[in-house]
Amino acid sequence: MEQRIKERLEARANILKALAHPTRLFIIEQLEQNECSVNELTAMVSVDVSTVSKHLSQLKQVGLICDEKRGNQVFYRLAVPCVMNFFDCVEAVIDEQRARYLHLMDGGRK
Amino acid sequence: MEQRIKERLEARANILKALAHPTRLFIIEQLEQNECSVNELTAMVSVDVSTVSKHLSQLKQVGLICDEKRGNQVFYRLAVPCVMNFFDCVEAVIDEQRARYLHLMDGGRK
DNA sequence: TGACTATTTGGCTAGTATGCAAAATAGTCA
DNA sequence: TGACTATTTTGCATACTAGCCAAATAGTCA
Repeated sequence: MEQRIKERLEARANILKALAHPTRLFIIEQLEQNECSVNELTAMVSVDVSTVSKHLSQLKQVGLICDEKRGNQVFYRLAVPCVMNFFDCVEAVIDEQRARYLHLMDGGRK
Repeated sequence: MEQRIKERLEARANILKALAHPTRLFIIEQLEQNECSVNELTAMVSVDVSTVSKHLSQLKQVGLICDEKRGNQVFYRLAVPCVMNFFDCVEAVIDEQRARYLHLMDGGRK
């Protein structure tokens, strides 16, 4: 595999890796609605605030979200508007999986 | 976070995790062009055939690709047609990153 | 059957990711 | 300044991933 191709694929993989965690997906979905502080997000997920902070810095590092400090709080918001369109196809895969599963359950009859 | 939501996000995360590796992205791009045997794919990437086989089984496991045995070879192809549209938005994030980087290089002048 | 090719699986190591708790940092407000 | 709140960083334990090699499995063909 050529170096140039490899670098392009690594860049993509880094973004996908940042998205590939339930808590981080949840954060992205919340930020789609409103900007949120770390505290607000922590209240919604059941993990430690330090863990949430780390998830946020991962998302920020790949450029999916950005932050702004106001007072002693830090507010995060999406840096890229289209992130969620992006999931239509993920959902298509999930629907396929479900279909395959039901097919199996059904003994392949239908 | 509710159980139902959690399960949905885990399903998504699993698919993203399967995609989040340069070699697996490369495989997906190849299969977009043609179906390929394990050997053919191995010739294109510089990792052991056993590693390629494992990457393929990960992609298969989440339903992104499917396989068909013909003779003593196994041919893999995409199970879901839209996988690559899906990257327009990943590319948008990468472009943003590049813009931000150039901006920094430029001392924020432009 | 035996030799061969193609693929998958198991075992191992090294590197990476997750998450908590504690400590450090930054800001507010009396 | 001191007490307080919000956030990030560090240290650490645990668990997962990627990759190689060797072994197992499956198919072809003489």
